[in-house]
Order: sequence, then structure tokens, then C-alpha cells
Amino acid sequence: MRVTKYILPTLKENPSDAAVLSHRLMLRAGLMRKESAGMYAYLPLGLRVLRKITGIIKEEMDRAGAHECLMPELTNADYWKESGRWNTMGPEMFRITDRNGLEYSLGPTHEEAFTNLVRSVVSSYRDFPLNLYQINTKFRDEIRPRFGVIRSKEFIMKDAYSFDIDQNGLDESYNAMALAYRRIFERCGLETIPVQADSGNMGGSTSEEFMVASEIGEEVLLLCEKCGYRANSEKAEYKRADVINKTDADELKEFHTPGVKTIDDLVKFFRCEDDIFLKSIIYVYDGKPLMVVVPGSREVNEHKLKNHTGALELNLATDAVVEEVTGAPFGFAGPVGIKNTRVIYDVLVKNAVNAVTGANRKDYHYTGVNPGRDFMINEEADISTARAGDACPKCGASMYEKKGIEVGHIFKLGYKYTKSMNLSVLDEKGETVTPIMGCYGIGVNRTMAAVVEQNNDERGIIWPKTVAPFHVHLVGIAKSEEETAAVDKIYNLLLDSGIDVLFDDRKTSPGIKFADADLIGIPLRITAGKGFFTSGELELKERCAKDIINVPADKLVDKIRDYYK
RNA sequence: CGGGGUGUAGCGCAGCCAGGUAGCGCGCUUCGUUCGGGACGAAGAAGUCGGGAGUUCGAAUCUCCCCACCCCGACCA
Repeated sequence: MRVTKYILPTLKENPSDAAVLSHRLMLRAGLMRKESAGMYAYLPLGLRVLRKITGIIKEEMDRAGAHECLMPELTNADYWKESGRWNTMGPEMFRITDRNGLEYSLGPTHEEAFTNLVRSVVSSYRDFPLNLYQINTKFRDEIRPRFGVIRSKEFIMKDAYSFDIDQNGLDESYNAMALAYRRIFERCGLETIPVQADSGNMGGSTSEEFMVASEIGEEVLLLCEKCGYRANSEKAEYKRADVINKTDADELKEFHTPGVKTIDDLVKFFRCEDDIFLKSIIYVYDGKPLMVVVPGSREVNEHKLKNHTGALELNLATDAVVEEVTGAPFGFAGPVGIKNTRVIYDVLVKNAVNAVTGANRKDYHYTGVNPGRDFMINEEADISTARAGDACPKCGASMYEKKGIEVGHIFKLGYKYTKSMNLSVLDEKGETVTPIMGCYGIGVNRTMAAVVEQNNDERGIIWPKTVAPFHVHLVGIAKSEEETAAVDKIYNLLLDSGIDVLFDDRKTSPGIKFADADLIGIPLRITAGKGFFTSGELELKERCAKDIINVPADKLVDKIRDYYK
């Protein structure tokens, strides 16, 4: 491809609305442009990278036994109503009504569509196992699109759905995907950290996320220093020390604490460690109030809480509800004396001795609060978020935190969709069975951004060979017509040899060409300059290396082929 | 949605506080000299100053309303 006939709007300066490195580089290198918030147009160069990534994904999916399909983006509301998600998906699902009043969604995900497809084409256990996938656009009305392509309203996803006759089959399908995912990301030149994850509102049990470590990651990961336990903080468990403090129990006393409402306030007021306090937070789950009690320094983990309660909807209570439950305004809630409201204690709470809690009375807290005496722990669960320094649930060693970008996620879904949508077939005994599902997603553009995020230097992008938009970047520095013709010959030689070449044939200064080459980041740069016109040798430089190798024109193609072997 | 911020030429910005009719750098066009790490000179083209309303003799500048975009929090590939 000749640059003079290509569209390659590289930018010297950082666009003002791009705060994140990959976003800046993708804009500057002319890979894409913003259409509006959370929506991006891919230019030819960017599209080439996307195609490389989807190519790798397809190869690995096919190898793992999955088959490519293509579903409509517009999905009939009836199927969503069958699964129940027309109501539970919430406002992140774009909904459309046609001229006849029929409702559709712009597909945010395709469990329903694939389940519907499969039930229309299978009739026997012999049709399984079945794993179908597609690569197409997903629409999600994100609360806040950000980081360029990393969180957008419209994005390309590879989504696969496995259907098996029994749990063993699902385990096999899932493991095949787990392996395929590792291969895909490795081939894309991405270092990923697979972690245990929460399944969220997708339903199902086991799930694993593929994370790319990054400062701009929106996920917090907890990683064990010793045994390899790795989990998303939404899911991460941690071992609690079962040290029982032997201090004698003090008397329960009301303490005047005017205007002291938060744990921070309490720490300042009492001048002591935050774990002396028990944090009592009121939630509303599926319309009912709920009190949750965790140690003062801990955060309530709403994912764990949601899983524990099985709640469809879980929100912090309004001040009015808080007052209704505790009889006091916001800031003075505590478990002592709470009746007629479900109270869930984190498993750490039972170790508390002489704790401080809200007194359920305006401007008062209790001191000397002791579980078992002042309140009963009728329901306890792991509902607090693990953090750096906590003990690994497997081996007890200390865990550390890392931030990550989620590029892939695989789930064992279970029967949620096959049951609700009545997908069933006959087994070998002639009995009706309901197949079990798994689902497996990869954010394709996000993967691209993550590759950029992980492969760059101060000059620009450094594409891994496997996903680079072109094999080589030919820089011609010709002054005369003869020289131009000589470089054209090299260009044609490369084209004829089946090498993807971006040929910078612009009549501009070499400095600009080199700077653009570094910015765009094609792995190999070939310069046809002075040396070429005198001795016939071309300069070969790897984007990631410093040294330049001189190669005679007749060895050039072999050299490039060697490099890409 | 809550909090913070920005909108002036294709891009990056100044001008706004103290109203007087829009400027700088890069890019772009033409010519010349250059040309292996973002060259130089000369001459040019290009702006509904995000939109609307208001105040005023006069608004990029002051007031009000709206919109878009970015950043921080709750969703997810």
C-alpha cells in the first residue's frame, strides 16, 4: 500500500480528549477516530489490526471445535421476555420499537438468540456437544464510556455459546475454551492473568476472567504471592485470622457522639484504629431492607452480598429507609436492638471485642459492644472485599493487588437459558433432557487497545508481529526519478512476494517518515536510501530493536520471511 | 445520575477576569532553496468563537438556559 494513496492521518500532538496512553496512540497513529462518546470509526490501518486479531480468534475457536455463525444485531424482545432478562437487563440495553410497535433490543449479548437458534435446529442428544460463536457488534448503553475503545457503547465481541448434554460435557467445553483463550491472547502478544471471577447477572457458577495488568485497569485483582490463587476483588475470598481477643468484655454504654457519622469521623473522634468500629450499612434488596455489618476498615462487597442473598436488585437504602429501620437518621446505625430486619454479619464480626457501633439514636454510639451478648449473629457470610495483605484462602500466604483490564471472560452458565427458553432434546433412553450452557466472550477492540497499552515506547506503538497491520514499512528516500524507480521496484518485489507492505512514498523529509514509522509501529522497517542507491543494500530495522542490518536487495524477501516464520 | 473540568481554523492552544469586532504554533496550498530523524524563506487559504436567548451603541468576553465532550464514582468484553 502506498502511503500517498492511503489515508493515514497521523497526529504530532496528543488529542485533548484522550487521557489514556492506548487511546492517544490509537488516535495519533491514525488507527481510528472518535465519532462521538463511546463510538469509534476504524480507519484502514486500525481495521487491519482488528482483522488480524479476529483472524487469530477464529483459528483458535475453530481448533477448539467451535463454529462461526452470525446473528442479527436487532434481537426480538420475545426471547428476552422468555428468559426474563427484558426486565432484569436494565437501562444498559438499547431498546427499539418498530413501526408496528414490536419491541427489539440492539443486542448487548446473545444468550437468548443462540439458545433460540439451537432449539430450532437440534432434536437429539446426538447433536451435542455444540459450540457456536460469532464476531459482531454489541451495543451497551454504558453509564460512562471511557478510555477510548476500552469501554465503549458499541464494540466488537467474539461471543461463543456451548451446549452440552450434561455437566461433564460442559466441563469439557469450558476447559477447551479456557485453553483456547490462553492461546488467543498469547498469540496476540498479550500477557494476561486469568483470574477467578464473579458471574454477575449472566447467571451461572464457575467463571474466569482474562486480565491484562494495567494502571488504567478498572478491575482490582488479588493475587497470592505463593500458591497462584488469583481472583477479581469482586469474588476474592480471604482467610480471616481466628484470633479471639481475650480482653474482658466491657459494659455496653451509650456514648454521646454529636455529628459523628462515618468511620472516618469515628476514627478522629475516638482517636483509635478503624477496626474497633463495626460498620453497619442498610441496603434494600428486592424491595426489602437489610442490614450488613462489617469491620470498620472493610468495604461491603456488593457482589458477594448479591450472591449470598440471591437478590435480583440490591441498592443502598435511602435515608428514609435507614430511619425506618434504625429509628435514627443516617450515620448512627448498629446491630444492637435491631428487630424485624434481616442482618447479615461478615464472618470477621464474631471476633469483635468491645466494639463501637451506632446506637440507633441520633448523635449516639455504643461502646463495649460484644457479639453474642449485645447482638446475636444469626446469619454470617463472607461479604467484605479482600485487599492487599489479606491471607490467601488457599494457602494463607499474603496476597497483593493489581489493576487489570478485562479482555475475556468465560462462564459456566448452567441451565438459566435452556430451561427458561425450553430447549430440550431426547437422550439415549428417550427421556427429555435440558442441555447445559457455557458462554465465552472476548472484547476484540478492547484486546487491540490492551495490546497497544502493553506494547509501546515514547515514540509510539510497537506491534507484536502477529497483529501488526502490515509486515513491513518501506521508507523510500529517493530524490531523483531513477531513485524513485529503484524504490518502486523494491516495493513491487515485496508485493509480488506476498508481503504486506506499507510503502511511504511521500515526497517529504526523512525525519517525518521515520517518526511516522515509529508511531505506527510496524515491526519491520526497510529503508531505501543512500546506501541502496550506491551499493544496492537496504536497511532493515526492527521496531523494538536499535540496530540496523544491511541487506542486499536479492536477500530481502528471504530475510522478511525468516522474521515472520 | 452525583462531583470536577473543557468547548475559539484540521490538530494543540492564547484571548475572557477589566466588552471595542479574533490571534499563536503545528498542519494545509503555491513557489524557491533543502532533504537520513518531525528543514528554511516568501506568499496564501481556512473560524456559525458549541447552540439559543438576554444585557449593551457594541458580546468570544457579562447574565440565563440548553448541548457536546473529558475526568472521578455505581455496570461490563
